[in-house]
Amino acid sequence: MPESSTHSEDTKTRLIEAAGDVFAQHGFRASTVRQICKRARTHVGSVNYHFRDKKGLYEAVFGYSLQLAASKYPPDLGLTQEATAEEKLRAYIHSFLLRFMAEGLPAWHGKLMAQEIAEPSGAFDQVLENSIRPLYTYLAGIVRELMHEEKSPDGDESETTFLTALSIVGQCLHHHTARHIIEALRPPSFDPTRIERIADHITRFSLGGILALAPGAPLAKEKRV
Amino acid sequence: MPESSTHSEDTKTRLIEAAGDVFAQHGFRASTVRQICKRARTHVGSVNYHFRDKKGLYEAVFGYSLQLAASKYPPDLGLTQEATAEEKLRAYIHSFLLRFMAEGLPAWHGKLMAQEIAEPSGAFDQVLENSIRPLYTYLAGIVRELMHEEKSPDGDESETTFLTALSIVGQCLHHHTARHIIEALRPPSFDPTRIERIADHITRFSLGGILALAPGAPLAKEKRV
Amino acid sequence: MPESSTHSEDTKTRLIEAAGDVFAQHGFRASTVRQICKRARTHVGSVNYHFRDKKGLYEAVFGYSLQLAASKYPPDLGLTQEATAEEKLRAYIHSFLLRFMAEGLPAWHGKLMAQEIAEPSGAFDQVLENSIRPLYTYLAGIVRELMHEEKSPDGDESETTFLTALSIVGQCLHHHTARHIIEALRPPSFDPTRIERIADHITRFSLGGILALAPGAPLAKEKRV
Amino acid sequence: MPESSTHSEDTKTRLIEAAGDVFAQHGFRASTVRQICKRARTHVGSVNYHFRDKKGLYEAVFGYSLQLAASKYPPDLGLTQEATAEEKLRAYIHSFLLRFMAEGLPAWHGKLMAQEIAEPSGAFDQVLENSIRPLYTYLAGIVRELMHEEKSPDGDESETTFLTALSIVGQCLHHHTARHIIEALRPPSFDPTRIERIADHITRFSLGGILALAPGAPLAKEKRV
DNA sequence: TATGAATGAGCCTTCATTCAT
DNA sequence: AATGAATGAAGGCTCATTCAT
Repeated sequence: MPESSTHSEDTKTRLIEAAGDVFAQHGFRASTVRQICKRARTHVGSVNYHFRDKKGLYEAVFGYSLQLAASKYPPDLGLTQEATAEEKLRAYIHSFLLRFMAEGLPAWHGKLMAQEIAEPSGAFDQVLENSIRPLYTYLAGIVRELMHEEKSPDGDESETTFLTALSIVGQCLHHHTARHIIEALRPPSFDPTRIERIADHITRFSLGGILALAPGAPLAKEKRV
Repeated sequence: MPESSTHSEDTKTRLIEAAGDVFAQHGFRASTVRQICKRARTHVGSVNYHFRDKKGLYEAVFGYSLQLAASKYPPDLGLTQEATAEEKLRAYIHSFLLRFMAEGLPAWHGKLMAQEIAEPSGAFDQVLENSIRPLYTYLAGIVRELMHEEKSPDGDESETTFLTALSIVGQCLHHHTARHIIEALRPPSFDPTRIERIADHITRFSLGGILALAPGAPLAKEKRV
Repeated sequence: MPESSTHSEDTKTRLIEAAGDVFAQHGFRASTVRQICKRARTHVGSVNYHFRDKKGLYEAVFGYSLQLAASKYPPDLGLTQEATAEEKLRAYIHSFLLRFMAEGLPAWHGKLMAQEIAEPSGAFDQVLENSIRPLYTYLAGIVRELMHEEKSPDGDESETTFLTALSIVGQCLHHHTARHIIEALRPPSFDPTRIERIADHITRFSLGGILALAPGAPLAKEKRV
Repeated sequence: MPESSTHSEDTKTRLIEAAGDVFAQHGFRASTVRQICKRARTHVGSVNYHFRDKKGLYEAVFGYSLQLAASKYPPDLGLTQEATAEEKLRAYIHSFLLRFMAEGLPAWHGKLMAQEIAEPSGAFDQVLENSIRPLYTYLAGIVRELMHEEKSPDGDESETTFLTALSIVGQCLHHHTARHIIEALRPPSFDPTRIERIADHITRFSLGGILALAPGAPLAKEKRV
């Protein structure tokens, strides 16, 4: 009887969708099970039944949104193999921004990740290994390529590459983390190309930064003087 | 009865100091009145007595720490008037990092500000106008100078300048907001010059970025091709 | 549809067996329906379906285990008719101990009975009339015989006989009820003859006690002086 | 202001008294904080305030009742030093019975102890070391004396002494543990000397038992044949 | 007939706040 | 002026039971 299954899936799905919204907006701690259940039009016991507890629901939402985000916003945004490192960086930044600046369900994952970065909750390890580290490793590779840096034997990148990756990610996340402040400093102004313009800014800014830091780029240094 | 007053002031001060530590470490929501009072060696009623409620205490801590930070970490870090824009940027970044990466009491304000940016909690307006906007305006001025941008008649800066300021602040804050992740990605390694090296990195990276974005800098653009 | 019936019977049996283990170990209250159903590899609804509710399942387990125990551990342990009263007492104590100190399924009943004695839980009347009273009546007969006491016209035994029966049963049950304490006071030390040694101790101790209390036993009394 | 203190003590005391009744009757798990608070005419938060949590309240009740019981029912019931071992045993049994068969507050401790023996809760270790082991050690001494048993070098008593102590304690506790069954088997019949008669029975029964088990008592053995 | 999702009462605990003293 | 006990709403979780399919 697929209907029964469907009915069950309905509640489960409604729960995940409600939880995605609530967790993405308020984080794990500040969200309440009752709040989520109310939005999912179900009772408090259902979380226990379907996901064991609040944390189980959170992890389910995380896994679900991770899959969604990975297929919808791959770090290379569908670039071909022959793409230059610069194109890869641009795609990465654009994809990274979309992950939490887009609207609705596909943006859960980025928001959850940002929440988890700012205030780790129980799913820290899961998030680190499944979401953050892969993204970080991929970015570090791009940066190394742009820096013309050799990969060291132990697999670790130089500190400059590490700090540069943090600089790029920090710029992107700031547009989510500080969104309330940013809106207060500058009126929001609806603009369908806003994300693209931010991505373009961060890309150009970061390419300039990398150029200034790359080992074989004395000219850039001279020019600034 | 000056003694009573003194005693009262003592309690008030102890409360503020205890609350500074606790709020800076755990944020507004996760901190409890009892935890703060215990650390201040006073009773739970004192928060209500001296500050009306938890939020009142939070605001008091904020004002107190703002004064402290402003005198200890001025945005120009004591630069002379003739300093170049580049020197000003370097000092600004260094000062900004120190505000929340230093230890103890003087770093309260930066941590509280970072918390408030990530998760506004009631004192939002106070924080925005007293702490964030002045710092932002000062930074925007430096960026405009480095960009060779004219100040527009309406006092607002260009979008490029705005985004650039966000890029700089975002890089800095990331080192606080994402500190747990950063430590997990790379072992902490105690290093007394760590803040300086981060400040140097962000400064050089940002100068490179600005150079790439400055209207009259076609060369930087060419070089990337 | 015999298959369905068989399948249904299977589930019922699995439920009773799982419930026996769980109830015997944790008692009625502390056992959960889910725990039992999981162990029986069936769904939570089956308890309601087959036994109306948790209590119905409990009663079913009780009846089932009573039959089992009665045939496996008869109070006389297969003694012949000509056995002396002393032999009967020894057999009774041994049998009584085995009922809750043996392992596995046959020991359910004794454990359930002990639980029910310590904390009556709904099936009280059933337990009293079907399990406890018959055992008690049988024991009282043995004691009366050892005491050389005439059976009174109204069928009740003397208070001495009553208290003596309680003394014997109390000694036995204590080895189950207080098992955690007993283990803590003396390390467990695995020993296949342990039950036999306890039975022997209680038998000899109780025979001594009866001797001291029997109306026509002045010598025992004198000796103590 | 002692009045304020008194008021606080009032609630705390009311809470302990209410909890004593409830815990003694239903045990730790089955008792609810709400039930206790309702009886104490206070709110649910008070348990947290005065005793941290349910377990803290339980431990407080236990400690309180232990002191009470120790002074009201010492194991020797005020016997002089020259008392014979037999007198000591009689006093011990009488005292032991009073601990849980008396009415009201002083009988809490015995009932709590009996509950803890039957179903250990969190305070197991506390109960074992503070209440049970001292009583056990004292009893073992009496038994050893009656058995004319030498104290072994390692301080442990023989297995016979151990089992005998269990036999005595088991008889006593049974009158509490199985009280519902006992009442059902024989109508309660109010009798002010009931405890004394039970104590007398158990004492005489146990002395007979010890006599039968004592190493140098072949006669007792012979007589039984 | 048999399933398992749905239900909601009830549990312990936490916490900011109030208020009598 | 200052204290700390009292308060009760709200949190997450457990669980036997019900009910649509």
